[in-house]
Amino acid sequence: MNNLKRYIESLTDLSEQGWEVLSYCLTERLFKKNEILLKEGEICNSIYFVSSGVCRSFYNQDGKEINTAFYFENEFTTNIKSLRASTRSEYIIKAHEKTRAVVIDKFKLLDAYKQSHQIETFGRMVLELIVAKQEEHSGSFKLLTPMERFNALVSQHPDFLQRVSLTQTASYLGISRETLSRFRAKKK
Amino acid sequence: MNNLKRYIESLTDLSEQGWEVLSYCLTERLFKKNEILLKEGEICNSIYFVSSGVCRSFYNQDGKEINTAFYFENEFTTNIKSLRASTRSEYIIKAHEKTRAVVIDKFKLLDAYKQSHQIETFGRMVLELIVAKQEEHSGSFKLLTPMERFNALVSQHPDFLQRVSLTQTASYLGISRETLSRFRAKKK
DNA sequence: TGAATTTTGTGATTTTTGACGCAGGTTTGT
DNA sequence: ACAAACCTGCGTCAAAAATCACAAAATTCA
Repeated sequence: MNNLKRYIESLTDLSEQGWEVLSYCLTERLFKKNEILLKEGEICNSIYFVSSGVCRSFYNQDGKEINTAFYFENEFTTNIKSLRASTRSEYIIKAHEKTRAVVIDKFKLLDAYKQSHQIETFGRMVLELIVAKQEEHSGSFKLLTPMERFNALVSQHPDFLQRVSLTQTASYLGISRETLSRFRAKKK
Repeated sequence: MNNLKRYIESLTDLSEQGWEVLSYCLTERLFKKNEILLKEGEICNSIYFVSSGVCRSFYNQDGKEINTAFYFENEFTTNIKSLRASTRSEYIIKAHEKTRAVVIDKFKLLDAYKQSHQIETFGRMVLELIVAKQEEHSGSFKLLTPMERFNALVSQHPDFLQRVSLTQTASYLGISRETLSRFRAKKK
Protein backbone atom coordinates (compact mmCIF):
# COMPACT_ATOMS: atom_id res chain seq x y z
CA MET A 1 0.00 0.00 0.00
CA ASN A 2 2.74 2.41 1.00
CA ASN A 3 4.49 1.53 -2.18
CA LEU A 4 1.57 2.90 -4.12
CA LYS A 5 1.25 5.97 -1.96
CA ARG A 6 4.88 6.88 -2.43
CA TYR A 7 4.60 6.23 -6.13
CA ILE A 8 1.60 8.48 -6.56
CA GLU A 9 3.22 11.21 -4.53
CA SER A 10 6.21 11.12 -6.81
CA LEU A 11 3.94 11.89 -9.74
CA THR A 12 1.17 14.16 -8.55
CA ASP A 13 0.00 16.06 -5.51
CA LEU A 14 -2.10 14.05 -3.13
CA SER A 15 -3.34 15.41 0.17
CA GLU A 16 -4.00 13.24 3.22
CA GLN A 17 -7.71 13.56 2.57
CA GLY A 18 -7.22 12.59 -1.05
CA TRP A 19 -5.32 9.51 0.00
CA GLU A 20 -8.01 8.62 2.48
CA VAL A 21 -10.72 8.81 -0.15
CA LEU A 22 -8.62 6.75 -2.50
CA SER A 23 -7.95 4.17 0.20
CA TYR A 24 -11.59 3.12 0.13
CA CYS A 25 -11.07 1.90 -3.43
CA LEU A 26 -8.04 -0.21 -2.62
CA THR A 27 -7.50 -3.79 -1.56
CA GLU A 28 -4.20 -5.53 -1.26
CA ARG A 29 -3.92 -8.98 -2.79
CA LEU A 30 -1.30 -11.65 -3.13
CA PHE A 31 -1.21 -13.72 -6.30
CA LYS A 32 0.64 -16.98 -6.51
CA LYS A 33 2.76 -17.61 -9.55
CA ASN A 34 0.47 -18.36 -12.48
CA GLU A 35 -2.61 -17.16 -10.66
CA ILE A 36 -4.94 -15.20 -12.88
CA LEU A 37 -5.81 -11.54 -12.35
CA LEU A 38 -8.10 -11.22 -15.34
CA LYS A 39 -9.63 -14.11 -17.23
CA GLU A 40 -10.39 -14.18 -20.92
CA GLY A 41 -14.03 -13.26 -21.47
CA GLU A 42 -14.34 -11.65 -18.06
CA ILE A 43 -15.34 -8.03 -17.62
CA CYS A 44 -12.50 -6.04 -16.15
CA ASN A 45 -13.54 -4.05 -13.11
CA SER A 46 -10.18 -3.26 -11.58
CA ILE A 47 -6.90 -1.57 -12.13
CA TYR A 48 -3.92 -3.35 -10.61
CA PHE A 49 -0.82 -1.74 -9.23
CA VAL A 50 2.05 -4.19 -9.04
CA SER A 51 3.84 -3.65 -5.72
CA SER A 52 6.20 -6.57 -6.18
CA GLY A 53 6.53 -9.34 -8.71
CA VAL A 54 5.68 -9.36 -12.40
CA CYS A 55 2.48 -9.79 -14.34
CA ARG A 56 2.05 -10.79 -17.93
CA SER A 57 -0.77 -10.00 -20.32
CA PHE A 58 -1.37 -12.21 -23.32
CA TYR A 59 -3.82 -13.33 -25.94
CA ASN A 60 -4.68 -16.97 -26.29
CA GLN A 61 -4.68 -17.72 -29.99
CA ASP A 62 -5.96 -21.25 -30.26
CA GLY A 63 -3.64 -22.58 -27.63
CA LYS A 64 -0.72 -20.35 -28.49
CA GLU A 65 -0.05 -17.58 -25.99
CA ILE A 66 0.94 -14.24 -27.43
CA ASN A 67 2.36 -11.83 -24.91
CA THR A 68 1.41 -8.20 -25.13
CA ALA A 69 3.14 -6.78 -22.09
CA PHE A 70 4.96 -7.42 -18.84
CA TYR A 71 4.28 -5.32 -15.78
CA PHE A 72 6.99 -5.00 -13.17
CA GLU A 73 7.10 -3.28 -9.80
CA ASN A 74 5.42 0.13 -9.73
CA GLU A 75 3.44 -0.34 -12.89
CA PHE A 76 -0.29 -0.31 -13.44
CA THR A 77 -2.05 -2.97 -15.42
CA THR A 78 -5.62 -3.40 -16.58
CA ASN A 79 -7.60 -3.89 -19.74
CA ILE A 80 -8.71 -0.39 -20.61
CA LYS A 81 -11.07 -1.43 -23.35
CA SER A 82 -12.90 -3.87 -21.12
CA LEU A 83 -12.73 -1.52 -18.16
CA ARG A 84 -14.29 1.45 -19.86
CA ALA A 85 -16.89 -0.25 -22.01
CA SER A 86 -17.60 -3.22 -19.74
CA THR A 87 -16.93 -5.58 -22.59
CA ARG A 88 -15.45 -9.03 -22.24
CA SER A 89 -11.70 -9.08 -22.09
CA GLU A 90 -9.96 -10.47 -25.14
CA TYR A 91 -6.82 -11.20 -23.23
CA ILE A 92 -5.58 -12.58 -19.95
CA ILE A 93 -3.52 -11.06 -17.17
CA LYS A 94 -1.62 -13.51 -15.05
CA ALA A 95 0.96 -13.38 -12.28
CA HIS A 96 4.22 -14.39 -13.83
CA GLU A 97 5.94 -14.56 -10.47
CA LYS A 98 4.47 -14.44 -7.02
CA THR A 99 3.00 -10.96 -7.07
CA ARG A 100 1.73 -8.48 -4.55
CA ALA A 101 -0.76 -6.08 -6.08
CA VAL A 102 -3.05 -3.28 -5.02
CA VAL A 103 -6.46 -3.76 -6.58
CA ILE A 104 -8.29 -0.55 -7.44
CA ASP A 105 -12.01 -1.08 -7.71
CA LYS A 106 -13.50 0.61 -10.73
CA PHE A 107 -16.89 1.50 -9.24
CA LYS A 108 -15.49 2.85 -6.03
CA LEU A 109 -12.96 4.80 -8.04
CA LEU A 110 -15.64 6.39 -10.20
CA ASP A 111 -17.31 7.50 -6.98
CA ALA A 112 -14.07 8.81 -5.62
CA TYR A 113 -13.59 10.87 -8.76
CA LYS A 114 -16.70 12.80 -7.84
CA GLN A 115 -15.42 13.46 -4.37
CA SER A 116 -11.93 14.58 -5.16
CA HIS A 117 -10.40 16.43 -8.06
CA GLN A 118 -6.99 15.10 -7.05
CA ILE A 119 -8.16 11.55 -7.51
CA GLU A 120 -9.55 12.29 -10.91
CA THR A 121 -6.15 13.69 -11.79
CA PHE A 122 -4.63 10.49 -10.49
CA GLY A 123 -6.96 8.49 -12.74
CA ARG A 124 -5.88 10.48 -15.76
CA MET A 125 -2.28 10.01 -14.82
CA VAL A 126 -2.61 6.24 -14.67
CA LEU A 127 -4.11 6.30 -18.13
CA GLU A 128 -1.32 8.50 -19.40
CA LEU A 129 1.29 6.13 -18.08
CA ILE A 130 -0.43 3.23 -19.78
CA VAL A 131 -0.64 5.10 -23.08
CA ALA A 132 2.99 6.13 -22.91
CA LYS A 133 4.13 2.56 -22.29
CA GLN A 134 2.03 1.25 -25.10
CA GLU A 135 3.07 3.98 -27.49
CA GLU A 136 6.68 3.09 -26.92
CA HIS A 137 6.19 -0.61 -27.47
CA SER A 138 3.96 -0.06 -30.46
CA GLY A 139 6.44 2.33 -32.05
CA SER A 140 9.25 -0.15 -31.64
CA PHE A 141 7.56 -2.48 -34.09
CA LYS A 142 7.73 -0.01 -36.92
CA LEU A 143 10.88 1.87 -36.13
CA LEU A 144 13.09 -1.03 -35.21
CA THR A 145 14.10 -4.33 -36.72
CA PRO A 146 13.52 -7.39 -34.53
CA MET A 147 17.17 -7.35 -33.55
CA GLU A 148 17.13 -3.68 -32.64
CA ARG A 149 13.95 -4.29 -30.70
CA PHE A 150 15.70 -6.92 -28.70
CA ASN A 151 18.70 -4.70 -28.04
CA ALA A 152 16.48 -1.83 -27.01
CA LEU A 153 14.69 -4.06 -24.56
CA VAL A 154 17.82 -5.28 -22.82
CA SER A 155 19.33 -1.82 -22.63
CA GLN A 156 16.18 -0.29 -21.16
CA HIS A 157 15.33 -3.23 -18.93
CA PRO A 158 18.58 -4.97 -18.08
CA ASP A 159 16.86 -7.41 -15.75
CA PHE A 160 14.15 -8.41 -18.19
CA LEU A 161 15.93 -11.55 -19.34
CA GLN A 162 16.72 -12.51 -15.79
CA ARG A 163 13.06 -12.58 -14.93
CA VAL A 164 11.40 -13.55 -18.17
CA SER A 165 12.36 -16.60 -20.18
CA LEU A 166 13.62 -16.41 -23.73
CA THR A 167 10.48 -18.05 -25.05
CA GLN A 168 8.24 -15.55 -23.30
CA THR A 169 10.38 -12.64 -24.36
CA ALA A 170 10.29 -13.76 -27.97
CA SER A 171 6.52 -13.80 -27.91
CA TYR A 172 6.55 -10.31 -26.44
CA LEU A 173 8.89 -9.01 -29.13
CA GLY A 174 6.83 -10.65 -31.83
CA ILE A 175 9.56 -12.94 -33.10
CA SER A 176 10.14 -16.65 -32.87
CA ARG A 177 12.07 -18.22 -30.06
CA GLU A 178 14.72 -19.45 -32.46
CA THR A 179 15.29 -16.08 -34.04
CA LEU A 180 15.76 -14.49 -30.66
CA SER A 181 18.14 -17.22 -29.66
CA ARG A 182 20.23 -16.50 -32.76
CA PHE A 183 20.34 -12.76 -32.08
CA ARG A 184 21.57 -13.32 -28.61
CA ALA A 185 24.23 -15.73 -29.78
CA LYS A 186 25.48 -13.27 -32.41
CA LYS A 187 25.36 -10.26 -30.13
CA LYS A 188 28.02 -11.14 -27.55
CA MET B 1 -17.49 22.95 -33.21
CA ASN B 2 -20.94 21.40 -33.31
CA ASN B 3 -19.35 18.30 -34.64
CA LEU B 4 -17.34 17.98 -31.45
CA LYS B 5 -20.28 18.80 -29.24
CA ARG B 6 -22.43 16.13 -30.81
CA TYR B 7 -19.58 13.66 -30.60
CA ILE B 8 -18.98 14.28 -26.91
CA GLU B 9 -22.67 14.02 -26.16
CA SER B 10 -22.76 10.64 -27.83
CA LEU B 11 -20.14 9.41 -25.38
CA THR B 12 -20.68 11.11 -22.06
CA ASP B 13 -23.04 13.48 -20.30
CA LEU B 14 -22.30 17.12 -20.81
CA SER B 15 -24.51 19.87 -19.45
CA GLU B 16 -24.86 23.27 -21.11
CA GLN B 17 -22.66 24.74 -18.42
CA GLY B 18 -20.08 22.03 -18.96
CA TRP B 19 -20.00 22.81 -22.65
CA GLU B 20 -19.67 26.49 -21.94
CA VAL B 21 -16.66 25.93 -19.71
CA LEU B 22 -15.12 23.64 -22.28
CA SER B 23 -15.72 26.16 -25.04
CA TYR B 24 -13.15 28.49 -23.52
CA CYS B 25 -10.50 25.89 -24.26
CA LEU B 26 -11.43 25.51 -27.90
CA THR B 27 -10.35 27.19 -31.11
CA GLU B 28 -11.32 26.15 -34.57
CA ARG B 29 -8.56 25.96 -37.14
CA LEU B 30 -8.22 25.11 -40.79
CA PHE B 31 -5.11 23.33 -41.98
CA LYS B 32 -4.12 23.19 -45.61
CA LYS B 33 -2.98 19.93 -47.03
CA ASN B 34 0.53 19.19 -45.73
CA GLU B 35 0.33 21.89 -43.10
CA ILE B 36 1.88 20.86 -39.82
CA LEU B 37 -0.06 20.55 -36.56
CA LEU B 38 2.86 19.43 -34.44
CA LYS B 39 6.52 19.80 -35.40
CA GLU B 40 9.27 17.43 -34.44
CA GLY B 41 11.05 18.74 -31.35
CA GLU B 42 8.14 20.97 -30.42
CA ILE B 43 6.35 20.67 -27.10
CA CYS B 44 2.79 19.56 -27.60
CA ASN B 45 0.29 21.81 -25.85
CA SER B 46 -2.90 20.85 -27.60
CA ILE B 47 -5.26 18.06 -28.32
CA TYR B 48 -6.80 18.14 -31.79
CA PHE B 49 -10.23 16.94 -32.74
CA VAL B 50 -10.49 16.29 -36.45
CA SER B 51 -13.85 17.65 -37.65
CA SER B 52 -13.16 16.95 -41.31
CA GLY B 53 -10.18 15.77 -43.27
CA VAL B 54 -7.39 13.42 -42.24
CA CYS B 55 -4.21 13.86 -40.25
CA ARG B 56 -1.15 11.68 -40.23
CA SER B 57 1.42 11.15 -37.51
CA PHE B 58 4.87 9.93 -38.38
CA TYR B 59 8.46 9.65 -37.29
CA ASN B 60 11.20 11.06 -39.46
CA GLN B 61 13.94 8.50 -39.48
CA ASP B 62 16.82 10.15 -41.32
CA GLY B 63 14.67 11.29 -44.18
CA LYS B 64 12.39 8.30 -44.25
CA GLU B 65 8.90 8.91 -42.93
CA ILE B 66 7.38 6.15 -40.84
CA ASN B 67 3.67 6.51 -40.26
CA THR B 68 2.27 5.67 -36.87
CA ALA B 69 -1.36 6.59 -37.32
CA PHE B 70 -4.02 8.25 -39.42
CA TYR B 71 -6.79 10.28 -37.81
CA PHE B 72 -10.06 10.65 -39.65
CA GLU B 73 -13.22 12.61 -38.88
CA ASN B 74 -14.29 12.47 -35.24
CA GLU B 75 -10.98 11.31 -33.90
CA PHE B 76 -8.65 12.97 -31.42
CA THR B 77 -4.97 13.31 -32.04
CA THR B 78 -2.09 14.54 -29.92
CA ASN B 79 1.25 13.38 -28.60
CA ILE B 80 0.41 12.19 -25.10
CA LYS B 81 3.98 11.76 -24.00
CA SER B 82 4.92 15.28 -24.99
CA LEU B 83 1.63 16.67 -23.74
CA ARG B 84 1.86 15.26 -20.25
CA ALA B 85 5.56 15.64 -19.59
CA SER B 86 6.19 18.74 -21.71
CA THR B 87 8.96 16.97 -23.53
CA ARG B 88 9.88 17.55 -27.15
CA SER B 89 7.83 15.59 -29.59
CA GLU B 90 9.62 12.75 -31.33
CA TYR B 91 7.14 12.70 -34.15
CA ILE B 92 5.20 14.96 -36.45
CA ILE B 93 1.49 15.44 -36.98
CA LYS B 94 0.52 16.80 -40.36
CA ALA B 95 -2.68 17.45 -42.29
CA HIS B 96 -2.86 14.78 -44.92
CA GLU B 97 -5.79 16.43 -46.60
CA LYS B 98 -7.26 19.85 -46.06
CA THR B 99 -8.42 19.50 -42.47
CA ARG B 100 -10.75 21.31 -40.13
CA ALA B 101 -9.82 20.75 -36.52
CA VAL B 102 -10.83 21.90 -33.07
CA VAL B 103 -7.76 22.76 -31.05
CA ILE B 104 -8.06 22.08 -27.33
CA ASP B 105 -5.60 24.12 -25.32
CA LYS B 106 -3.85 22.08 -22.66
CA PHE B 107 -3.49 24.81 -20.05
CA LYS B 108 -7.02 26.04 -20.37
CA LEU B 109 -8.21 22.46 -20.21
CA LEU B 110 -6.31 21.81 -17.00
CA ASP B 111 -8.10 24.81 -15.54
CA ALA B 112 -11.41 23.61 -16.82
CA TYR B 113 -10.85 20.27 -15.12
CA LYS B 114 -10.87 22.06 -11.81
CA GLN B 115 -14.12 23.76 -12.62
CA SER B 116 -16.10 20.83 -13.87
CA HIS B 117 -16.12 17.19 -13.03
CA GLN B 118 -17.82 16.49 -16.36
CA ILE B 119 -14.91 17.96 -18.24
CA GLU B 120 -12.45 15.88 -16.33
CA THR B 121 -14.48 12.87 -17.31
CA PHE B 122 -14.31 14.05 -20.88
CA GLY B 123 -10.52 14.31 -20.58
CA ARG B 124 -10.31 10.75 -19.35
CA MET B 125 -12.55 9.63 -22.15
CA VAL B 126 -10.33 11.16 -24.79
CA LEU B 127 -7.39 9.32 -23.32
CA GLU B 128 -9.31 6.09 -23.27
CA LEU B 129 -10.20 6.44 -26.92
CA ILE B 130 -6.57 7.05 -27.77
CA VAL B 131 -5.42 4.02 -25.79
CA ALA B 132 -8.04 1.80 -27.36
CA LYS B 133 -7.01 2.83 -30.86
CA GLN B 134 -3.37 2.31 -30.11
CA GLU B 135 -3.94 -1.00 -28.39
CA GLU B 136 -5.74 -2.28 -31.43
CA HIS B 137 -3.07 -1.24 -33.89
CA SER B 138 -0.30 -2.44 -31.64
CA GLY B 139 -1.97 -5.81 -31.12
CA SER B 140 -2.34 -6.29 -34.84
CA PHE B 141 1.42 -6.48 -35.22
CA LYS B 142 1.72 -9.47 -32.98
CA LEU B 143 -1.53 -11.24 -33.63
CA LEU B 144 -1.73 -10.88 -37.39
CA THR B 145 0.48 -11.58 -40.35
CA PRO B 146 1.16 -8.62 -42.64
CA MET B 147 -1.47 -9.85 -45.04
CA GLU B 148 -4.06 -10.29 -42.30
CA ARG B 149 -3.18 -6.85 -41.07
CA PHE B 150 -3.93 -5.45 -44.47
CA ASN B 151 -7.21 -7.33 -44.71
CA ALA B 152 -8.24 -6.19 -41.26
CA LEU B 153 -7.58 -2.60 -42.23
CA VAL B 154 -9.68 -2.64 -45.38
CA SER B 155 -12.54 -4.42 -43.68
CA GLN B 156 -12.58 -2.02 -40.74
CA HIS B 157 -11.88 1.09 -42.78
CA PRO B 158 -13.15 0.48 -46.28
CA ASP B 159 -12.33 4.00 -47.38
CA PHE B 160 -8.77 3.97 -46.09
CA LEU B 161 -7.23 3.12 -49.44
CA GLN B 162 -9.35 5.70 -51.18
CA ARG B 163 -7.91 8.43 -49.01
CA VAL B 164 -4.42 7.23 -48.24
CA SER B 165 -1.94 6.19 -50.90
CA LEU B 166 -0.50 2.73 -51.08
CA THR B 167 2.94 3.94 -50.12
CA GLN B 168 1.63 5.71 -47.03
CA THR B 169 -0.50 2.75 -46.07
CA ALA B 170 2.45 0.39 -46.39
CA SER B 171 4.46 2.52 -44.02
CA TYR B 172 1.55 2.48 -41.58
CA LEU B 173 1.21 -1.28 -41.73
CA GLY B 174 4.93 -1.77 -41.38
CA ILE B 175 5.45 -3.57 -44.67
CA SER B 176 7.10 -2.62 -47.92
CA ARG B 177 5.22 -0.86 -50.67
CA GLU B 178 5.78 -3.74 -53.07
CA THR B 179 4.49 -6.36 -50.71
CA LEU B 180 1.34 -4.38 -50.10
CA SER B 181 0.82 -3.91 -53.82
CA ARG B 182 1.02 -7.67 -54.27
CA PHE B 183 -1.41 -8.35 -51.49
CA ARG B 184 -3.90 -6.06 -53.03
CA ALA B 185 -3.48 -7.60 -56.46
CA LYS B 186 -3.99 -11.10 -55.08
CA LYS B 187 -6.91 -10.20 -52.90
CA LYS B 188 -9.82 -9.73 -55.31
C1' DT C 1 -1.65 21.87 -70.96
C1' DG C 2 2.52 19.70 -70.61
C1' DA C 3 6.71 18.76 -68.09
C1' DA C 4 8.32 17.18 -63.74
C1' DT C 5 7.56 14.59 -59.86
C1' DT C 6 5.52 11.13 -57.35
C1' DT C 7 3.19 6.85 -57.14
C1' DT C 8 2.39 2.21 -58.61
C1' DG C 9 2.97 -2.62 -60.69
C1' DT C 10 5.87 -6.58 -61.65
C1' DG C 11 9.84 -9.50 -62.15
C1' DA C 12 14.35 -11.41 -60.44
C1' DT C 13 17.23 -11.98 -56.55
C1' DT C 14 18.65 -12.01 -51.73
C1' DT C 15 17.80 -11.84 -46.90
C1' DT C 16 15.28 -12.70 -43.06
C1' DT C 17 12.48 -15.29 -40.37
C1' DG C 18 9.59 -19.23 -39.18
C1' DA C 19 8.79 -24.28 -38.78
C1' DC C 20 10.27 -28.68 -37.46
C1' DG C 21 12.96 -32.11 -35.28
C1' DC C 22 15.87 -33.51 -31.75
C1' DA C 23 19.02 -33.68 -27.68
C1' DG C 24 20.46 -32.05 -23.37
C1' DG C 25 19.55 -29.23 -19.43
C1' DT C 26 16.63 -27.08 -15.95
C1' DT C 27 12.57 -26.36 -13.23
C1' DT C 28 8.29 -27.90 -11.11
C1' DG C 29 5.28 -30.35 -8.52
C1' DT C 30 3.89 -34.33 -6.05
C1' DA D 1 13.69 -37.72 -5.21
C1' DC D 2 11.80 -38.55 -9.45
C1' DA D 3 8.95 -38.05 -13.39
C1' DA D 4 6.89 -34.72 -16.20
C1' DA D 5 6.88 -30.53 -18.18
C1' DC D 6 9.30 -26.83 -19.89
C1' DC D 7 13.13 -24.27 -21.77
C1' DT D 8 17.16 -23.80 -24.74
C1' DG D 9 20.44 -24.46 -28.61
C1' DC D 10 21.43 -26.01 -33.10
C1' DG D 11 20.81 -27.84 -37.55
C1' DT D 12 18.23 -28.00 -42.03
C1' DC D 13 14.59 -26.52 -44.92
C1' DA D 14 10.92 -23.75 -46.68
C1' DA D 15 8.25 -19.63 -46.83
C1' DA D 16 7.71 -14.82 -46.54
C1' DA D 17 9.14 -10.44 -47.24
C1' DA D 18 12.71 -6.91 -48.42
C1' DT D 19 15.48 -5.10 -51.87
C1' DC D 20 16.67 -3.72 -56.43
C1' DA D 21 15.60 -2.35 -60.97
C1' DC D 22 12.74 -0.41 -64.32
C1' DA D 23 8.56 0.77 -66.88
C1' DA D 24 3.97 2.58 -66.73
C1' DA D 25 0.53 5.44 -64.74
C1' DA D 26 -1.18 9.19 -62.13
C1' DT D 27 -0.76 13.66 -59.92
C1' DT D 28 0.97 18.21 -59.23
C1' DC D 29 1.82 22.62 -60.41
C1' DA D 30 3.58 26.42 -62.94
